[in-house]
Amino acid sequence: MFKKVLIAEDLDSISITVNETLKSLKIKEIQHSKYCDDALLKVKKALLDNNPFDLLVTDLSFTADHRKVKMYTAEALINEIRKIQPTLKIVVYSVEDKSFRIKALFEHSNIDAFVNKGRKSISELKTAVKTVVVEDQKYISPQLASILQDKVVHEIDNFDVELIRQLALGTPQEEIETIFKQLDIKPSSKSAIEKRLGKLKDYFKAKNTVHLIAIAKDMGIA
Amino acid sequence: MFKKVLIAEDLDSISITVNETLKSLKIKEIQHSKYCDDALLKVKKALLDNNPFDLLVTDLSFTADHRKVKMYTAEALINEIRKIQPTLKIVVYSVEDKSFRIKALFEHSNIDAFVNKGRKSISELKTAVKTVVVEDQKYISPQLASILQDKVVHEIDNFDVELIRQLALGTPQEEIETIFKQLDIKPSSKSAIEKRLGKLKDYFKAKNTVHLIAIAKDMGIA
DNA sequence: TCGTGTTTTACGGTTTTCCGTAAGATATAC
DNA sequence: GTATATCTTACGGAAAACCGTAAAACACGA
Repeated sequence: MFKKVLIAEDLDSISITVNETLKSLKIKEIQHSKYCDDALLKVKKALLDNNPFDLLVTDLSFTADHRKVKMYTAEALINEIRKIQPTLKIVVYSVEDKSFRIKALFEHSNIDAFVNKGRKSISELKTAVKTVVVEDQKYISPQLASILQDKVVHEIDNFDVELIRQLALGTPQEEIETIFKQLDIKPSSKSAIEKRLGKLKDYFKAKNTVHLIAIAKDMGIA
Repeated sequence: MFKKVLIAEDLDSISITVNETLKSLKIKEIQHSKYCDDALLKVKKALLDNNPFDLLVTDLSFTADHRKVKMYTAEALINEIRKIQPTLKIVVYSVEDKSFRIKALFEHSNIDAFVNKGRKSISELKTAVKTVVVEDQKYISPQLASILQDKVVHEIDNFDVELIRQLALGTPQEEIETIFKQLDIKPSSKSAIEKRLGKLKDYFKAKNTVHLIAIAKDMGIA
């Protein structure tokens, strides 16, 4: 099995169990970080020491506390890691079940497995690690497998996300036009924004813009 | 210390650790439920057997899965429990940090302690149990203590919550008027709704209604 | 019962959003 | 190079939301 594994998880009540689980898989060296920033440092250090990690098991969201840190999400952490160790195997272990975010993890962050924290997730976590390591394949919790084929997610692009983000920030549509022109996001006309907004409301079956943003928040888009 | 404790927690990776923690406090009998509905049944059964629980340690949100259940939140569970065993000591152990929800737990559900799942929450959980049991006092995680004095929360009432809820559902303001009349929520006029909405936007420094609902979603109100 | 202050409702004008139509621009195929 | 399809922008009227003012209803003490 793997030699060296890093756990990135802020909740003590979970990291203890994950640690025990990995031990049971006969992994020799297990390190642990409660902060993304720490985790990145450890990955860097291990590389410099010519003794890199073989696997990262990470939570998705990290709570803020008194300590000042740069990164609060696994997405940010993984982006940094991919710059210095692109081949590191990564298993995300999270309660997140929003298709949009998970989909993006596989497609943009190139993770190897996603395990949904749940009622029987420990055994899933074991399976995931084995699948990634022994079989060198991807893994996703069975109850989430369907979301990878989720149509809606496919049809939402960066423009839509940025539009939803601006609306959630309270930017009036008129201002969004000028902001988009500044950011070179095209199309940018008021009319195009209205049109795209209409389509989004169709997709999500939203009665109006307020409803749309409520739905988007629930899906983890904004 | 306590004799009989019930743990209600759906995540296996957490319930294992909570179980170990309670064991270390020399609690004799520990039972465990992964669903709210189960937890309520166990409390009922224990009462009928004349051997009631002394303490409930519960998560706040329970994920949905294939099983059909009536209750998905600790609020619902606690409301039911309070009907049959009003004096049961209750410790809520959750990642939730939204002032609105926590405030309501103490004020309406009469919980005894709230422990925020975090980087050092296991020791907090021990302290909470001791405080509740030995000292017969309330406990809240120190980092959350301030929120109980949170001004905003005080000034949000049921009317506001229902209004925000309706808006998030996409109900146009005109329809909200008729809905409120049907539900006997006063005031109900379009004008009153507009006025209250304006005040909410002031409180939350929202630029418009869309922004307001985005903020409310983040705070866990809608 | 009356008066005073507060809450609720009614109304009207302005702004923003919504939605359809059409003109203009860009890309693609032939 | 021209035709065709698609994308982008422009415009205008209708609906909804926004905001201030004033009248009406209600609450409560004198």
